[in-house]
Amino acid sequence: MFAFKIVQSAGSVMLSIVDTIIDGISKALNTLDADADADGLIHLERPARPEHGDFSSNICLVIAKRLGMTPRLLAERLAAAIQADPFEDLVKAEVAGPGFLNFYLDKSYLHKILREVLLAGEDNYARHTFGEGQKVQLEFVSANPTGPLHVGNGWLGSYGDALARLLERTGHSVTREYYVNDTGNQIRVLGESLLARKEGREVPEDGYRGEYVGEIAAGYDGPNDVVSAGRFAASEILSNIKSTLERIGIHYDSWYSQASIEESGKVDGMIAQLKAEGLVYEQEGATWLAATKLGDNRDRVLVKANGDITYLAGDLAYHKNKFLERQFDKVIDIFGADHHGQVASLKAGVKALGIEPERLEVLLGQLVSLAGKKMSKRAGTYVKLDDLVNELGPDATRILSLLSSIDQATTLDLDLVTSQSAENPVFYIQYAYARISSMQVLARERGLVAASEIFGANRSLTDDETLSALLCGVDFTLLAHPREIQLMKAMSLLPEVVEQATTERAPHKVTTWVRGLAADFHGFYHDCRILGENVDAELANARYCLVEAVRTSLRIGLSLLGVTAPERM
RNA sequence: GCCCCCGUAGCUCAGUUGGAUAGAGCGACUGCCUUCUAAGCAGCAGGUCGCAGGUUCGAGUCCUGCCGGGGGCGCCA
Repeated sequence: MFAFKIVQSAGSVMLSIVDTIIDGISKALNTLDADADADGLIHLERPARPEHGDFSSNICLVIAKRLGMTPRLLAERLAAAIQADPFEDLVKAEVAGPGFLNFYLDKSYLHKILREVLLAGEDNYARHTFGEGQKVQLEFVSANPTGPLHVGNGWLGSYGDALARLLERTGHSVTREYYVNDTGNQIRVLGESLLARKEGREVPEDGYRGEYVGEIAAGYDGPNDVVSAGRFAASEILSNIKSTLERIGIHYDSWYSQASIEESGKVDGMIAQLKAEGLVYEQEGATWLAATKLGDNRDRVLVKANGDITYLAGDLAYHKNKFLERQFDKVIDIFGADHHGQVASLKAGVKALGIEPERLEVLLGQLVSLAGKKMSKRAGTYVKLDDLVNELGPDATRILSLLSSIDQATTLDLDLVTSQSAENPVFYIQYAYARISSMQVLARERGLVAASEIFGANRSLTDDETLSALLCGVDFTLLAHPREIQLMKAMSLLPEVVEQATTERAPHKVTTWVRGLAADFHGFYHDCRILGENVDAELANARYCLVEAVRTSLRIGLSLLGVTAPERM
């Protein structure tokens, strides 16, 4: 069901298996005097179908022409050479199709991986170090504090947080930040709307009409000016935003105020630096950035004719602060696709400030629309994230948004989603976890399975050495049922899934994987009993260990997604 | 006009950075609970992967053009 091209890192056991096979291929190439600089070209694949073996390589298809042979001929010679000097665990090497080289391994390679999962545990399995030493800032949501969050904010919120979790698991040091747009014209408009409500006047044409404005107005007794009123409202709204995000498990390390940037003089400093570079000019009373020289399709205003600074100017000062003052190695901004228009200017500005543009990564999430209707904050035609969470609960809400790629525009059918909330994929996954948990409780109570000693109520009670020794008493070779094999194969992929999901900024790959693992578990659970009276004790023992490894893997997957793992359902 | 994303089963989406016979869930139909949770398992049905060219041993995946949908090109934020 899952197959990934193995690129570089994987779990250490998987990595050494892959290395062994690749070495075997390259040795065989040498014996044929056909090395052909193929070293870097040898890739292994996990065939989608078990009939095609455990691993497969297309190397012959790639280099045959260069050697003046047909792919099949080369493959046959290679297969023969490899079988003449087989590597560890190799059962047979076979030529298939147009010239694939398929490797069938002794299933003990999977048992090694199973051991690895058990020994590494939740903290260490599928953890990588390739991000070590990298300070990454992740800015996401950053919705204007002019109204409650809508479901679209929730989508990108879950995405950003899941990506942060992936980056952390791969060794990066991550700061989650929310940029608070607590200044500018919108705050004045918000203040006007609030005062209008308070004084019983008509809310201005372009004002905010949501009910929340009235509620906030009732609690406002500050001065009668739009800025004070606006700031008051914004801070009330912001604390509401915070608690909504907390509900779905999103916690920020930092809330960065735009007003603080503007008041600190950082904007002036930034413009001065650009001026010194000769990238700024005055025209029609405004101050312009010569963005065209840096890849943008038009020049951009930094200071308006009326003396106000633009959003871009503040944002550039903010990014200068991220890179040059706070020294993040990498900054990832997650925006909705409706902000696509500002990417080129932001990149141009960052380049102008002498920052390597690759250090800034802007990810655009396609928009969430609502069964045809558009969501608009000002018109009040949008679905509040809070309402969706009320309907579905935090876990189901998060999974919904982490099901597909952010390149995919979502059309949310609220009626469908709520009427089918019991069908939400999250329960399928959590159910697998709950089944494991309750089975383990029973196993311990009945004392039916010797291995239950190995995993007490709390794994941390068992030190690694003891655990390792106990595992030696378990006969993993008994695990040979197709369901068991399938389950172990799925688990073996987690390290690669974590790596890919991280580097491709694609947390939905974790969802896809964890869903598949749950499916494999349910199938196993159905066909392979553990606590039954007629199950051999040794087999039950081995299966119990397998189940524990699945539990660990599910916990890793779910925690990366920010979804809870319930013991009971 | 230019730029970005998308088009895969009736619906919502996966699809291993070009691989072998394109997969799940929901919906339809059919089986499976005296045994660890049936929120489950199994079977069956459902596809010109938007269209047309191209690249190659091989294209849902890469290139070009077209069609359709979403978003963007402010001295708004």
